[in-house]
Amino acid sequence: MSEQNSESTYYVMTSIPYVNGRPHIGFALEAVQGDVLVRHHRLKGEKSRYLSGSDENALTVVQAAEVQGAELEEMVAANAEAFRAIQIPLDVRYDDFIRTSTDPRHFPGAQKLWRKMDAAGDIYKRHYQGNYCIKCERFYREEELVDGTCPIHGTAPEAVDEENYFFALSKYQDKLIELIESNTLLVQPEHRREEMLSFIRGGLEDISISRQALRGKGWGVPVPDDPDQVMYVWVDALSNYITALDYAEDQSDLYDTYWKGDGQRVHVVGKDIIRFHVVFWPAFLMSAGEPLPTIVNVHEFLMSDGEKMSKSRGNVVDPLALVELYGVDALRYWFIREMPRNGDGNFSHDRLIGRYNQDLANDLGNLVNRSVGMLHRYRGGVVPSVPADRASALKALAETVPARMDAALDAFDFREAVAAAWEIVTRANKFVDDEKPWEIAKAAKAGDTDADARLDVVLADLIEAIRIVAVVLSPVMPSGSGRIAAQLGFGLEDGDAAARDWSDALAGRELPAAAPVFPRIEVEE
RNA sequence: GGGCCUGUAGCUCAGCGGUAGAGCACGGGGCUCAUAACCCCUUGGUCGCAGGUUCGAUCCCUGCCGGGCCUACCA
Repeated sequence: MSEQNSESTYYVMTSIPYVNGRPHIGFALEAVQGDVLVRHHRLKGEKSRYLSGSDENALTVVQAAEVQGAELEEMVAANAEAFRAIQIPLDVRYDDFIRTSTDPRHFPGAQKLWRKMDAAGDIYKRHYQGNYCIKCERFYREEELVDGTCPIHGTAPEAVDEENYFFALSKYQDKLIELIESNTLLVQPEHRREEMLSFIRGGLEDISISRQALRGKGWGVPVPDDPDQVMYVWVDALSNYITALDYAEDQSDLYDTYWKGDGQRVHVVGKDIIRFHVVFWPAFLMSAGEPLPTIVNVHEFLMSDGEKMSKSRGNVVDPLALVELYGVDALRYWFIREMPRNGDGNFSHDRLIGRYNQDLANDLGNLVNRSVGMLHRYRGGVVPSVPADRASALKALAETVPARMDAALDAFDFREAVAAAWEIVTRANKFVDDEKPWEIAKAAKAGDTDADARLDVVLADLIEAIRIVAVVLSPVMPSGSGRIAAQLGFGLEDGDAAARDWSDALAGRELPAAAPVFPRIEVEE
């Protein structure tokens, strides 16, 4: 499975959203999933990088600016900033954020990719006419239109009659099948892999990859040597994953390290754009003779109280509002714990609150609170010094957790990863009830020296178990884990894989007074 | 219209040839270190509907119903 060492690299990329609106909860999910992955691999000591960005060259953006009566560049900049800025409230940490309309790295990189595809003989010109829906960024056949309008947007499509460039996608059908079947390009979860395979087997046709520059007032990446054409948005958008690595340069350390190395190159995308990432993008790269991504992980969508989220229904959930209401840990934990592998997730405030109160406040938070509380009551707040190699049920369990989390996250099973960590929490709470430290303390006070020694072990075990939980959960809840760490008098660090192992690192440390780490969310009836 | 996915306890989800599991919620009991938290036990399902294959199906096949994603162009 994963025998990564400190030399292997891990490059995670979110899809880059259109900038004609504000961040949606679905994108927050994606950003958090990616963040959990990078933080986890970084914790293990792998050289990791996390990229996000904004897709700014689409016609929809031009149109949105017109509708809003806004200056195009200003609107784009403002919205891009909104997406970049979600890092703060969501505890997400990008290493890089690329804007496709303004970043100097992007245009030349996208054009370099185009030239290479062209040099491979995969780009050709073709004349056609059709009905183009700007909002959908695609053409419709006559019979697909509803009363002459776009079936999705209900607006009249633009009659387009022009000559565009096409990409010889059909050439790559067999190679793509081979890549996916062999898991050289791993598509997760499994059913998405099957879906893509059957789609490709159904036959691939060449695709249009440019449009006339005039249609978008010149907005977009110009096709090399043909200023009348700009790149179809997906060619331009997908290339961001490498243009951000200075692909345009003749020599780039970033590109060599993260795209040419034998590490992982991981896309985290929604189910609506699998095809672009699993079919088009790898085909473009093969054509250009560049390495391919190694993994495409697909997440599903979020429903709101059982209904599809949509602006017209007015049930769109704002992720930042949730952070303000419930805190970032509640939201991040909910994404990871409740989002199913197959099928859409269903968001509701009640479920988020319930999950937070039960798991974070009652189970984990209370475990920390009662353990630290007893440490103060019986040992003056100082962690007892007992050998780390003592036999312990908690230790035995805790030692299995890192490997289980690694395996679960390698398979993008976030829930399973958290479940593994949670076994320590559950077991530790039971441990307290079984051991009854308050009774041991009474016996010790009565002069029982064995009891005194036993109390040291029980308390030390609890503190150590909690320390490990804080460490392994830190990729999921950086803030919450940080607060637990502070409560235990230590700091979280990247690249410290050994921190996940049972030790006596905290022995002798004096801890601050117990204070709730995850206060309950009180709901008014 | 076509392709693919999906429908399992009140809720959120696992399981996917040998007649069902977890967590939460509900009910009962225990404990007191703790954020009225924690621990134990119980209750609870004709596994969307109807056929079929099989010694045997929640798990395979067909159809239907409900939900979802896609539908790439000289169709």
